Amino acid sequence: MHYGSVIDYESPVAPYRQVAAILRDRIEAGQYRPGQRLPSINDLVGEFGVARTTAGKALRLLVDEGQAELSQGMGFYVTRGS
Amino acid sequence: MHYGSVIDYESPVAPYRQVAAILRDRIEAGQYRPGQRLPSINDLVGEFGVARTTAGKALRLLVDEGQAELSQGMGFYVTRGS
DNA sequence: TCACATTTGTACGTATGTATC
DNA sequence: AGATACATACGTACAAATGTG
Repeated sequence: MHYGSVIDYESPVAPYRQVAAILRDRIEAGQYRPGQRLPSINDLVGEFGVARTTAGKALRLLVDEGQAELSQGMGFYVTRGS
Repeated sequence: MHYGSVIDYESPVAPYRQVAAILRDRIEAGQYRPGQRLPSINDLVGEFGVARTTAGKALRLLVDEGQAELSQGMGFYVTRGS
């Protein structure tokens, strides 16, 4: 069956924030655990159909919020500890 | 006479960081005082010949550093107090 | 050392939406 | 209503960091 895009472009919440919220939920649900790598920008582009810049903004937002850390050349990782 | 661009595209320092550094210097020099508005994105585009996104990144960097604040629809202002 | 794939950083341009005056 | 200003999205391109073979 076909799942429509999870991103709601009619929503007042910006797409990059929606993507970040989804990742945040997955972290809290334990789908992505501390120390583990988050989906790459390309992964997010493929999964949500957003642009690279949008996917990158979502990940950087998580970094700003302290929920993710960036390892250059490697990717974004779920922050360890808390 | 002709002044070349102030931005050095050969430098390892990203253009948006160079623009931010210039604005930072002006703030420290008192050219832009606390509470005053900083140049708009369009101003920076005109002055430095960079793209809107680049100019915006420079201003947002200053915000992240606590040297500027955003007032929606108004522009970026030099942080008051310090 | 080298080459390659992967991943992010950053730049460019363009378009639409919202906020403020 | 119109002008100004930023937020955000899209796409595209090249550079730098990193890991692997």
